[in-house]
Amino acid sequence: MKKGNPTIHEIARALNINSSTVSRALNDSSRVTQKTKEKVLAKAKELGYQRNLLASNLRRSRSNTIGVVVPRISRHFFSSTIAGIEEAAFSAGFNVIICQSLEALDREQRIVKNLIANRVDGILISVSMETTNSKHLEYFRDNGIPLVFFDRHCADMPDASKVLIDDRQAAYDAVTHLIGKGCRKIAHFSGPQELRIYKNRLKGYKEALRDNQITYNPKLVLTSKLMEADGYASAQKLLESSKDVDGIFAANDVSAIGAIKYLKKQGKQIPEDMAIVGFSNEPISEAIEPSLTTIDQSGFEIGKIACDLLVDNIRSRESTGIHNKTIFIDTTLIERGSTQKNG
Amino acid sequence: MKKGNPTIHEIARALNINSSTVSRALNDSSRVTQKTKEKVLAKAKELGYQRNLLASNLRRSRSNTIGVVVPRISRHFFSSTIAGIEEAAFSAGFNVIICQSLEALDREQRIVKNLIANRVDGILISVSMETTNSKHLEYFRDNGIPLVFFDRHCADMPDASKVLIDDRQAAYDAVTHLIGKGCRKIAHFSGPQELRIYKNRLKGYKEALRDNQITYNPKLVLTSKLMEADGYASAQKLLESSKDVDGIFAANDVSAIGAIKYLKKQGKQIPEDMAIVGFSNEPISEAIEPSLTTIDQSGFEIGKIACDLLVDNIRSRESTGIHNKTIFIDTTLIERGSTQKNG
DNA sequence: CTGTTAGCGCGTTCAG
DNA sequence: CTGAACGCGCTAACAG
Repeated sequence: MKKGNPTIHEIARALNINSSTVSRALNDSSRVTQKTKEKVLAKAKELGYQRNLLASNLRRSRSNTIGVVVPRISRHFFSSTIAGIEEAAFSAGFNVIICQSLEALDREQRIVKNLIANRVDGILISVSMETTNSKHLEYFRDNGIPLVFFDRHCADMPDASKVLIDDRQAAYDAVTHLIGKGCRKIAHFSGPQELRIYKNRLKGYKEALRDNQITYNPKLVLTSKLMEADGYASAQKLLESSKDVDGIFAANDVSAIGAIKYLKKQGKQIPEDMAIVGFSNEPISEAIEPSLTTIDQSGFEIGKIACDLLVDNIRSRESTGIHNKTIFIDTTLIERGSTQKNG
Repeated sequence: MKKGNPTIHEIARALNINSSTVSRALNDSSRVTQKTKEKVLAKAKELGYQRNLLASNLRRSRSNTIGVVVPRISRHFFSSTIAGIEEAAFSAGFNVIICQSLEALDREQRIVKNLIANRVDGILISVSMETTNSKHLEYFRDNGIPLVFFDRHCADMPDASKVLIDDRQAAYDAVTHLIGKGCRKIAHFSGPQELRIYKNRLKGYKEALRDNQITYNPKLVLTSKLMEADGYASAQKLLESSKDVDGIFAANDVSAIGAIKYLKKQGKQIPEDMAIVGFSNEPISEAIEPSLTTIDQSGFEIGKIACDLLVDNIRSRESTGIHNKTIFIDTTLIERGSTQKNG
């Protein structure tokens, strides 16, 4: 058993033809006879030839790879996004390098550097909570390498391609829903305002209040990193200071779950005296269903669409150039417990 | 702005030195003066030099990349495993290519082929439900490329490296736990017997029964693909035919959840007249907590350990050679609802 | 339709 | 300590 893999030269020598012909045959070029193709393919199989993409990529100076950067792989939203990306990339013939920033800017920077060194053909990114500027992403714009933001994007790259949900609208709908259920004192758990998505969700919250003649009270807006513990603490803080809060609009799912856990511990009947709405990514547990209405966003779909867009950009790069655009994904307001109420 | 990236030659020319020196400086070789190193590094930064890993990898004929194959990224167990792998790989300086087989053998074969073409330095794999033989993995053994199975492995590669949980023991513990709670008629939801893990879980089930003088009844073993719908259907089938089943040991979490959903729909008080134990990967919802005791396996830890082992194998490949071994990860029996009972 | 030539960008000899 | 030269495996360009 030889160590090194056989190369196109070895199969060329065995067939007494030139290695270029072998290369062309292997790539199913139209400029090779069917006959030689068959001979080459047969010999390749016989020798156990395995194409070396490293060499191929170097020569063509493309890596055939898409870089993906997410804050945390294990979060349900991102793992389903990745599933969608994988799906789209695989059928387009691209490999995918997945990296997680763990919400840290310095790590995100290192990752981006590594992706550049790997000469990725394009990059899909959902930025970390610490990412307030896009300096480390300039390279891609400067070198004409396609980049698509999804979900979390940078405010200072307005002209980049983005696949987003309409946060303002979704928040508006959520809060309107709460108001429709009779809530008047609605709190909002908000995230870092440097991130566009949280800013827009706050905006939608305010607009819904305004359109329903409810005075905006800044004290009802609690900003945090939106971890479960934050939601728990926020709910605690809220209920201890002013007891007349009757609704919560949480800017993500886990903080909403934190709030519910606190309320449950206090023995509150959540459906009765408190309505909660959150942006949902996680599969919401059934215990929470009766009280938590969610604005759902399909991670899989976002990933698939973002990757398709990126692949489009990669392919059109050489011909028509990159056309950046923003795609908005629909969200669905799911009122849980409604089936339970009926059943 | 130039199109192509600057190469070591350009920075060599700018400094009037040879490109080899630049290469060495960039790689922090001991055979270069500190002074030249500094000059090179400064010039590199100035020109915006970005090392081309494609070329580097081709030359060194290694890709610096680990291939990971899982059945489905969006499943919680695998996404946490991947998080662990990512973590370990990142700190060891490896990239990771993640691929999902979607439980299909033909897709798994294509993936493996692609990984080989990409000249991965090693591979981590949890095989699909359809994978009953390891023909497509022979290449790695034949070419001395490290391979580590985790969780789901191939029976016909006994000498490969593996990171597993002790399925037999865990199943034994789970069933013993049910018996301790007073169950005598315990059903088992089992998976494809071609997969070692399900075979071993069945084995543990049988042994626990035997050691407690309970006669094994094959009719209580329902084999399926263990989806949620399967669990639902199995529970239904079970309860409709023989009403005296008082315990279920499900070989995974989602099938257990399916069973619980069915029972709930029937208005059964699960904690009272039915005990359920399942292998847990998903974050189990609180609604289920009171009734579902789980055998928990930490995906993150399994991933991290598997990747560490693989990196070890990759590194020792050139020196001492690969030493295959199997590592068993501990599982934890978590009895949910116990806190609830106390509180 | 096929062969020849010349690199892609880097790392690694071997000299000096 | 540094320079010159070669080659990793493949493919683009140009011949024929």
